Amino acid sequence: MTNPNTESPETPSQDARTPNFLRDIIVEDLRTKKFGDAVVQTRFPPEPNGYLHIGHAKAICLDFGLADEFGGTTNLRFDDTNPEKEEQEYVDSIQADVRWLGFDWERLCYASDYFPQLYAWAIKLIEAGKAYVDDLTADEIRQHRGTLTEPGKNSPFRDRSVEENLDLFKRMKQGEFPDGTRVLRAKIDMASPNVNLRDPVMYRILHATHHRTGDEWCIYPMYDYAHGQSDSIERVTHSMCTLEFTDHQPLYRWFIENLGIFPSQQIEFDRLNITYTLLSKRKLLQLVQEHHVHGWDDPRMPTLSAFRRRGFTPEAIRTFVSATGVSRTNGSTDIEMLEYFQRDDLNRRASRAMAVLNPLRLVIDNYPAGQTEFVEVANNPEDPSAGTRQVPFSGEIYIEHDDFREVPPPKYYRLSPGKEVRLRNAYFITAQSVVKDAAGNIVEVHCTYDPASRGGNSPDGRKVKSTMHWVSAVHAISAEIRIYDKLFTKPDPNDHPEGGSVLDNLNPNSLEILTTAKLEPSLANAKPENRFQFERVGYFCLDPDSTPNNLVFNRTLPIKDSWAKIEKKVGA
RNA sequence: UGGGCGAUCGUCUAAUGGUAGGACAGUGCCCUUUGGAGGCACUUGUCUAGGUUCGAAUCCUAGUCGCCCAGCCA
Repeated sequence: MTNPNTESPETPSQDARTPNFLRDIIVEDLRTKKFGDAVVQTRFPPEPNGYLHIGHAKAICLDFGLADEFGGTTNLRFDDTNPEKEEQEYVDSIQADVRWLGFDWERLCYASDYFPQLYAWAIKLIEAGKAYVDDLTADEIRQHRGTLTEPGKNSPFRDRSVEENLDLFKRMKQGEFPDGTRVLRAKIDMASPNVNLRDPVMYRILHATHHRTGDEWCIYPMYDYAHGQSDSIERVTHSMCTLEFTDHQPLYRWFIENLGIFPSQQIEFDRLNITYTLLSKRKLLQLVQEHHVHGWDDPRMPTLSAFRRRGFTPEAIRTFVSATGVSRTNGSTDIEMLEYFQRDDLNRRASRAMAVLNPLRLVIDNYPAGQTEFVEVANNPEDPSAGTRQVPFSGEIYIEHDDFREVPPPKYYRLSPGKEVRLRNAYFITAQSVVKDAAGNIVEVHCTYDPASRGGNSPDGRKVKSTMHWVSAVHAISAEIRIYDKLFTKPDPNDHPEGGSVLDNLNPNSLEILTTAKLEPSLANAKPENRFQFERVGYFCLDPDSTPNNLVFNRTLPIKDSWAKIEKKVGA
């Protein structure tokens, strides 16, 4: 998982974990032997109704990380209690993404494995007079539930006999009734200030085909009736979930206590929010279905499969999640923080290459016509063990259009007429003249070079202000470059006017495709998901859409550009 | 206007009654064969009002603000 080229072990300071309240709870529970001699058992319980996103990465790191830290284990459990929204495709992608992030589960579980047990427990609750079949319609149930400020009313079916409830519930299971005609409810308290306790629905009738159990069942347990018991069956000690479930905790405990089963405990923490990033599975599904993006793994998406395709690394995502911490406040982390940890990781590990995205032809007039030579270039200046490679150089090269200005603005260090600069690892050159097309656009720059400066240094100790990347024109290969920008224009994508939607905040320029790029020839050997730093430009990785004749590179992130900042200031 | 949860630099997060610290972002300088990386320095914070205490970010009271809950979704 770690780069084999990295010999130095992680520094001790990186091992020093930031304290957090979840760890405190576990330490205390272990100290007081709250679960006897049981080890820490956690679970990561996604519903297979979409792809995992970076918000899930936080839950995964917490569930797996904390258990591992205390010598416990973690199950991957699919919370598959709603066949109408769930699919095998999602089950598969979730497993792949958890593994990619760097975690492996002790047991692979499904809430659907527990349907028979859950059913048996429902019978038990009915027999104890704690559950009843209700014939009210969904609308009527809502009306009886009352409001946030007013208590609810009992259903007229609330006091059915145990025998009648048993009979009706069994017939629900046997498929005698159509969808929506009856539900099984827990008999708790219709006047509770916590609306979750106003006789919550335990089972609904759903004649739907489940991705695992097929047509075996036509009644399905609700989340509240399935989750705590599933935890209990797996003897989960610490069931971590996000804050919005806090109000469900009394119900979670009610089922466990009334069933007298293993007392798993729910602990809530805050969700991850990131600026300019949408982290709602439902809304991400909408982006996919309505083709605002090209799929769940479109590199502009916040899904783990999109981050993978874009060139992000699991290491950086884990570091980010850990740096971001966990608490019970609702905030939003600046996306710059994620980008920082990704650049930091890639800077240390990514091979360098030279690529010119927006080429300008440069002719070296005093270079021997037709000559080619090879210059030696470090594969990664941050990592000498990465070695070197030979890069072809000749008298006609491409440089970045932005690297030449006929009239240089203040503080501009790059090439301009009469100015000397360094071509990285090659020679000093001095611009002499420009060639323009009929419209007055610069199409070619003519230079002279100093043969004594081979390798990039002049024997006389002459200094230059700038070093530029380049690609030899005859040796260059072409590629399609996909430049990604933020998918949304607002720090909070949900910040839209009344009646609007996140779609109003979609960035129309989130994808730009460049077809003119010229790359050094070694890049022809790149494999999908290989990651590079194109020097002075950014981090890139080969997209799976690539073919040998049509290379496609995704820009993971641009390199930090301090010139852009200076230019802005000088221009202002 | 019921119930629950929360509030510390611009952002995220530590400090568990005893020096308000770190990271990101920002600013300046140094260094640099990537205007990358790196180094150094700097700036900015305990929601408000009371109270308890030798001492309060931390405990108490009241207020203010924010988030969540009225699916046969999870």
